[in-house]
Formats: sequence, structure tokens, C-alpha cells
Amino acid sequence: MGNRNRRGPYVCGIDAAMDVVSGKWKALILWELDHHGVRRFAELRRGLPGVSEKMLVQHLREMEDDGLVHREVYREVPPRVEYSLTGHGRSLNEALAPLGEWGRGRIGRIGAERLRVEAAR
Amino acid sequence: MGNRNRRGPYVCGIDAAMDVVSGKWKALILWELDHHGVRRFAELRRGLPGVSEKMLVQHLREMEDDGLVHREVYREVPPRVEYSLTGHGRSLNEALAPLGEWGRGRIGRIGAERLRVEAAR
DNA sequence: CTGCATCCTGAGGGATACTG
DNA sequence: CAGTATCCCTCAGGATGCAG
Repeated sequence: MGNRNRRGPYVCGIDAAMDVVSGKWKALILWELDHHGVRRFAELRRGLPGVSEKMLVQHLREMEDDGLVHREVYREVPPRVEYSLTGHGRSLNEALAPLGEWGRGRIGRIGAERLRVEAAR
Repeated sequence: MGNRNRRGPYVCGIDAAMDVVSGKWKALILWELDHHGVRRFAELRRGLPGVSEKMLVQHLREMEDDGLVHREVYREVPPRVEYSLTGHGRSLNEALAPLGEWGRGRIGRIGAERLRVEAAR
């Protein structure tokens, strides 16, 4: 399964943060949970179009191990599991905010460039 | 060679930023160039212990394509090439700063945890 | 509904040798 | 010095099927 190797030693802070955030859907999961507060498994799945069950579970488990996500299991039938961010997870999201801002600027740049290219031909 | 696919469409800013930053050494290259201002190829290589020539060149080329790095070639013998950050690259570095801070905090946390574990046995 | 087990692929990355 | 060119391998991630 998800092997969860690495986890240090890290050469710098970025390195440590990237180790926790890298994974195709993790940033999105972070955003989704931060935005909605609490989400069930199926809700997350719907909120992340294209994610497979396997990757969603795997990412959630790793994020739980990393102390970013809290997993609350209700022993019912049918089963219900709710995911939410821990304080640590929320702080990561805040630290990620400027990067998101930068990325949005970059998307704008690319869009503008693309428009110029298309106009040129 | 480095195929450089992706580059959008992006679902959010983080997504776009991660696309540019992911790559085992990119954050470190960013930091190295920001810290030293201008670096030659061999200097970067020495500053990133463990990087292979292939990956260093590949990452630098991609970062150049992404408008983060400026590459100045001096046609001399022996050849000299100097790398530096563009304004866009410096702005990315700034956007990365809070994440680095968060990562350093996490390293501290892990260290403390490890100490507790080692003390317990 | 919320997962776990399995198999498989492809891209990212390492090692090594060669060149202008 | 500053790269190219090749080969190889690992492993994140996708597809599918089964289970409590």
C-alpha cells in the first residue's frame, strides 16, 4: 500500500512541507476540508472529480498520519466517516495561501499569453 | 528528455504553483539562486549535494521555460553559464516563504516526537 | 457506504559514458 | 566547464474486483 517512506531528514522547511503536501490530490483535499469544515468520504469523492477511491483513501490516511486530518468514525449501518482538518492542517492551509495566490497570478499570465498566441495566428 | 506535459488546465492556484515547483530539487534551486543571486552550473551542483547533472540541467531548463530562471551564456573557452532568478522566480520564492516556515515548525515537532519516543525505550 | 487487495502502467529520476 | 545521450529502475498513481 502507500509506503509512507521519507518523513525526513529534511534539508530545509520547504522540503519538509513538500513531503507532506505532495500527492496529486492533497492540496485539493486540504482546500475542500477547509472550505466545508466537515466532509464525508463520498462528499469528498464528489468534490474531487477524477480521484479514484484508492488514492483518496491513501491520501487521507497519510494526511491523518501526518496530523493534518482528523477522522471520525461512526459505527452505524451503513457506515459513516467524517473527515475534518486539525489545527495543524488549518495552519498548513494558511501557509499555502500565498502560494495559491501566486498560482492564480500565473494562471492569469498563461491565459494572457495563450490569447496573444492565438491572436497572432 | 524532460517531457514537460501538463501546464494546465489547473483547478486552482495551488495546483498551478505545484506544477511549477514539483521536481525533487526545484525548491532547493530556487533557494540557492535567491540566496546567492547568481550561480554557475558547477556551483549549483556543489550546492545541491546528491543531484545528478541530468536532473540539474533538466530542472533548470524547465524553470527557464516557466519564466522563473534566467540563463546567461558567455561564449568563452572554457564555457561559462550563469543562472539567476527572474522577478517571477523571486516572487515565487516569497510565496514559498510561509510554507518553509511551516515546514521548519514541523521539523521541530517531529524532532520533539522522536526524542520522546527514544526516551521512552 | 467506506473502504482494502491486486495488478499494471508510465513518468520521474538515478548511473554512466561521451562531447564541444 | 557545461552540458547530451542512454539505459534502467522505482514507485506514485490508475483500474478493477471484493468485503464488512
